[in-house]
Amino acid sequence: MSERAAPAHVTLEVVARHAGVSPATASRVLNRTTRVRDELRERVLAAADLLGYIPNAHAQALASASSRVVGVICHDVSDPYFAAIASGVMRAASERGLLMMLASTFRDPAREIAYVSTLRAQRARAILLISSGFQDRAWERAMSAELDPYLRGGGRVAVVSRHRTLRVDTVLPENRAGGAALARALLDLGHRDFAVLTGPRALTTVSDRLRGFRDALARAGVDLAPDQIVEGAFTRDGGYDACSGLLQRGLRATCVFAITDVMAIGALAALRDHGLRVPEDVSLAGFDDIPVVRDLSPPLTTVALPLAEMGEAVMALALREPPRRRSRVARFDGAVVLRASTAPL
Amino acid sequence: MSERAAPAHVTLEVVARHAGVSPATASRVLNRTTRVRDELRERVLAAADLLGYIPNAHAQALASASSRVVGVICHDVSDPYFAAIASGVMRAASERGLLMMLASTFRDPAREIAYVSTLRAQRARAILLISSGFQDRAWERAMSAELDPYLRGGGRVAVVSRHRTLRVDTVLPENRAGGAALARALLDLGHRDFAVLTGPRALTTVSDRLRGFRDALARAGVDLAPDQIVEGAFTRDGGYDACSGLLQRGLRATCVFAITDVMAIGALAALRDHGLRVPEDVSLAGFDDIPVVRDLSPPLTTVALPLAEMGEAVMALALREPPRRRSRVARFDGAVVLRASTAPL
DNA sequence: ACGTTATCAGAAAGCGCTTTCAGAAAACGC
DNA sequence: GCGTTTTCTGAAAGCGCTTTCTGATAACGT
Repeated sequence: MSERAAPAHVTLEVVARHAGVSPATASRVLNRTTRVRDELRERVLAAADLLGYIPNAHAQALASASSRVVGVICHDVSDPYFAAIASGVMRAASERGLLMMLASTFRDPAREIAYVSTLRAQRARAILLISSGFQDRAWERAMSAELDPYLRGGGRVAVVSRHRTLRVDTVLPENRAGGAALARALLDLGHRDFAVLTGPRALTTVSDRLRGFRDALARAGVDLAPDQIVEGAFTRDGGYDACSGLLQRGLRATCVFAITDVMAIGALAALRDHGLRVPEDVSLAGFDDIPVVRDLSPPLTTVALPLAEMGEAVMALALREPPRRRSRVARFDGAVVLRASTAPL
Repeated sequence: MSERAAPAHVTLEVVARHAGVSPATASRVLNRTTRVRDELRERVLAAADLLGYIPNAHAQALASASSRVVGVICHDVSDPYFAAIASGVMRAASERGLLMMLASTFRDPAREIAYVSTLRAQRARAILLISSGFQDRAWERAMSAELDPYLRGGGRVAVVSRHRTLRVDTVLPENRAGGAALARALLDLGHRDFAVLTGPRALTTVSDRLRGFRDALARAGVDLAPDQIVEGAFTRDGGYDACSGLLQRGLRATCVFAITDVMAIGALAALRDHGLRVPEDVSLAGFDDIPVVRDLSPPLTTVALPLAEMGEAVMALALREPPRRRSRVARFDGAVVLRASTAPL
């Protein structure tokens, strides 16, 4: 049994020797850091090509104390909201020649912190938290405990969504204003009785949207009955279940606001399953404007957020030079898009 | 201007010194590779905790010649098909304590190859190609040129979709059989006149589905008129445009098959915009069963693929021990799901 | 023609770990 | 009770690069 030795890895040194230069020179040629005599340049390039040289990114990172990867942490890649933002991040990363490490927490806040630690170990150039703003004292403390040393060590951090105490660059969808704008638009349609399907209250995304919505109603003298506010999981089925529960217990509203489009999709199904027509019997509105909702029927009224743009922004924010001491906030307005899922009363 | 020196990084050596042991011992404790006297163990752990030690993954990878990251290359994170598969991969990765590097090619085959090279440089433990099977002689040659040395060096590769000559582990959705099953189901409904919205023919995903569909029709003595087959981009808008073109030039079919659900969503919109009702005027079917299509109205008839499962499978295939010499194929059947978008003739 | 500055290349010192290798200490056998 | 095996720990050699630092040439000015 002849064991074939693993083909010796082609290292920089091998390339250098083959080209008759020192590793230092080879490195300089391959990284274009310094002028090198043309003749040597050619020889190195030819040797690298011939030998199929692939640099070892780990060695490079170790020696140069910097890496080309950015870490992105989101709740769920398969959720269209995060997918859209991640797509924007991806575009921004590839423009800069950076690689993206993507982690799904599957909505477990503890895992979010664990991933930050892992990304620190990877010496990620930046860590981007594409979250929904989990507002929990202990959690934010633990998160800060991870983030602060990382920042002090030169790491970059930016987040999407409002956090209470995290002092980092933030991409802030104007959830509160968006909720208010939506409420006004619905009031304009003549609605006075509303129901809301919320997600977990611990998320700022949820509480901000709800607050904006409720405040705008109040300003118009309209009350939101507590029993018409139902909490559900941040998923399609969460929306379905929340809406079903509401219908069971008695829906007293002419218009339902689902705190995210994803939940609205579930709500639409629940309403339909319950024999209600949208918008004839009840109007329905969502939030986010994920791509698919315009193709529902009826197309969903929602608050449009520039998700891909937000993804690019969070990357840009994290990487901007020089790193500002004060953390900055990039605000993104939501635009109410009235579609056929809402009708005048 | 007092310059505050960057806080010296906490390295293994610092931890070791603080615990009064050698770096070797500290390493052993932190990696549980060998028994270490309990007393020393405690001291090392305490020191690591106290100092907030974060290992340097690059140094680890370099020294141990192995890394904990797997690379995943797909066309577009924000496409629900890829997102669903990526989600499965993500789950499989996190179960194994691996990190996922995700790259979008934005449908550029050249970029796919470039990313493989980059992932090679990252010494990714495995490279997963979540593609649609680009069948191009030159491309496959170039891809093999990247993959073969990687495999020889101990790398693992697995792909989703059929490729003509790539000799790697494959997760194979039974596109052809699925297309055939769908055709039979539609024939059973009484349809005899079909139109097909295809994606780029260069993709095996497209050609296999089309072939299965067409063959099954032929077997039933039904012809597919060439002018009723329209090619569009692999996106919602591609489906919309293709369908619009078809309608413009005259649709002579009672049933339209869109080669993917994403395209079907666009087609549905186009049909509607053209004043046609689905399924009363024309039936519509897709392929994939991405989550949202059951919530369209009418819900879309389609061929259901276990996308997340396929994602887990492609990871499992790549990582299975020992690495088999012969490449293996994991087949996944599609199940026809009849929903309201198709009606008996 | 000679000193001076500007270019370019190589030697060598790490970057922060893992992992042999070998030695010291402890446990064992008879 | 002494050789032998077993356990545990440390020294040190790398992993494959980047990057000073230094020296050798070449280009320049006068």
